[in-house]
Amino acid sequence: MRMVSNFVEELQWRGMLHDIMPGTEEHLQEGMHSAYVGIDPTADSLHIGHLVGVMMLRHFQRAGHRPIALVGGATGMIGDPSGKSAERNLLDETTLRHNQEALKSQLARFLDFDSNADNAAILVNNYDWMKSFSFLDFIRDVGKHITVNYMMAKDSVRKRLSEESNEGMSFTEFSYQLVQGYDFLHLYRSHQCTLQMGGSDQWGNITTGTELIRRIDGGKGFALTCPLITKADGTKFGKTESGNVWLDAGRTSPYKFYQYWMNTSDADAEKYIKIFTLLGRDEIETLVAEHSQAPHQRALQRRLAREITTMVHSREDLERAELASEILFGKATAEALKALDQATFMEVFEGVPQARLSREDLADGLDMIAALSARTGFLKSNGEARRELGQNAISVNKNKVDEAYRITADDLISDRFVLLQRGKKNYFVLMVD
RNA sequence: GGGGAGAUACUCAAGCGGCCAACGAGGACAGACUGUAAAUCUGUUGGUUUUCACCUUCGCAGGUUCGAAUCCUGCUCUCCCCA
Repeated sequence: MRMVSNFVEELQWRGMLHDIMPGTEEHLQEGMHSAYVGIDPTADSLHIGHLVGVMMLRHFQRAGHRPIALVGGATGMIGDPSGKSAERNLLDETTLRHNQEALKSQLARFLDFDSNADNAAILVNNYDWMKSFSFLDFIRDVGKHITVNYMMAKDSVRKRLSEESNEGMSFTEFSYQLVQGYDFLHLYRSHQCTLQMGGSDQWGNITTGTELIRRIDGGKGFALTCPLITKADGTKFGKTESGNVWLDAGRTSPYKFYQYWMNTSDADAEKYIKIFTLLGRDEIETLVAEHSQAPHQRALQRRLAREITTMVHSREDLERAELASEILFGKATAEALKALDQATFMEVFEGVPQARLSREDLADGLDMIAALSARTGFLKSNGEARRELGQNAISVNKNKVDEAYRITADDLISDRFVLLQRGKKNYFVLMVD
């Protein structure tokens, strides 16, 4: 069987290749193989930090191979010491199963689980084969083959044992790499899985797996890692002030999701569009050229945000997010705002802090100090309200106002809302009951 | 156990009897500029107040004084040096 495309080459030009075990590329050229990526089921949704691994699996499947998503039910109960400075919280089984189901439905947007193709994706959970593994069996059948010296040499372990770490490391955490390593061996046996992929911080854990395969079964496992995703400004990828950027619409609204990508810096956008979209090389090069001609158009960011939002959510969600963005950041005027119906308005301003007013409050016109502070709590004090008004920072329904302005029933959008704004980005909604 | 230094607003850090809601720097917020960016410039950064003024705040509790972040007493905590 001829491979559709060269997987390794694909990852390489996309900047998704960090480290690769010698011989991996040749091995994959031989024909269809299986590879897996581990995902911690710590929540019932993926966040965008998981996306790199998922995209690796996706490319793998597109290249004609079989991707395996491994839900780390067992390993999630232990906690990977890599990059962690302290022990992890443990999960109970009910939560674990719930999370697994949720993750699978999200993964299905990226991977083909259902088709009859012989490279259909598979989802496995290492809890299923680890739960009945007795401690004695484990240390006899697995632990026997790996020396503590070997385990101690791993970066993840060394760091925790070094001077800087005052946390100490439990035996549980220490065993983590063995459990993860055994996963690889298990999949090697049960699914002929010969490759494990992951972030570059996983290299140590992955090689423990290949080592087990070599020592116990005399087989050959391969390893491939991608660079950890960084941001040009040094802040953590996938985080906002309000926490992780989740794929689940209930946790991170499609609008916020879209905005996260839209706000990436120029340098990062070029990197991300290669990693997180399936756009081809030529198309990306054209986009990059376009972007450098007219960076203010943000063509890269826009395309990036569109592609990912559509992939993760839907075309309709994307359209709503774009509409919302247009209203919030575009040239939208009071007229455009007032044209919104109630449902759309709520959608656009979902998550924006709000206060309720009664209709009587507006009867004689509500003065700005009351609207900003005393009656609503938008600003901390009347003094602050005065200052901001004096600085020309306050808008009502997108129009700058001064202290003399009074809000009346005429300002209501779809007879219900008034949009207050401090500066460009701080919104507050008044709801009239 | 002995000796010394210190505790000031989000952070660092001045002030050492009235001119102190408290210098300055960072941060944060806003305005101009801009690409929903970066840089830059400007303003704001305890509360009530148009202003004046008043109230609360300089580790905690008392005291001296017309008046205290500043002086005194006690307490709590931190750091350093010597045992």
